[in-house]
Amino acid sequence: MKTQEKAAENKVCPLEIAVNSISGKWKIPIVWQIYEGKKRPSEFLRGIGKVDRRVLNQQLKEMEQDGILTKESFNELPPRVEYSLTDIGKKLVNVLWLLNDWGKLLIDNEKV
Amino acid sequence: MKTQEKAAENKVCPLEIAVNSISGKWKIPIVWQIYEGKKRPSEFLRGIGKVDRRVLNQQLKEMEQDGILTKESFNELPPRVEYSLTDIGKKLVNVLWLLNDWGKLLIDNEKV
DNA sequence: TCTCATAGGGATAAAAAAGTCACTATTATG
DNA sequence: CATAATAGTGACTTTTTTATCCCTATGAGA
Repeated sequence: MKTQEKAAENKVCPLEIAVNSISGKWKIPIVWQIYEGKKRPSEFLRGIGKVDRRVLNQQLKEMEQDGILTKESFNELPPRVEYSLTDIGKKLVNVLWLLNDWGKLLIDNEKV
Repeated sequence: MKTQEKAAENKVCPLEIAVNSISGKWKIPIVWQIYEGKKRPSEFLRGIGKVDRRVLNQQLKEMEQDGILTKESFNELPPRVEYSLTDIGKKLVNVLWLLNDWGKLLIDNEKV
């Protein structure tokens, strides 16, 4: 579901908006991939494990609608499309590093 | 799904672990509630919108298994149960504040 | 001509998550 | 005696999310 839609339903909680916007199954892998720079859909397909085009497109579309990614379509043949992080997307990544650090704590904790 | 299970499937990515552990529909509301201190299930039910006991229990259980919450059961009648944040849970909350700030940016951005 | 690469989507199936309802058990209170 | 409050779960339905399959279209190269 699109983040704005969820925002409209409930009262708007920024944290829920944030979490929803990164909750899709392939969104974190997408972020890892795109952090290096622009990426074409086919590159995502090769870079991420067994994602299906269809599903990848859905997640990319949501992230685009949420303002995390930008999509550029070039009128070429074969067609070319490139995604990149928006400014807000880049700021998100900074927070994700911290969340990643916390995830490490969680993992270490489970080993005990 | 329990976080450890997901961790077992894929390669272990701390960030995915982290995001999964907060992705349940009622987990963020649970965090808001419990941040004030210990909370009984009935208090969550009253404090959070229309959650069902059943679903609330599921989410609490997952968060407990993930090491975010601790559960104490008192052998009383009527029965008393209290949840509280673990140390790791408290550290999570610190990161969530930042994610909350980012969520605000996202919301402001959508208004434009 | 056939195949591959490119990007995309409709129709549908499968899986996962969330929600509903009914029941357990005990004590205090009206 | 009936009702409310406490915590919990089995069986089931609904909703949401992911996945699968097959189609569109175009140009390059074997």
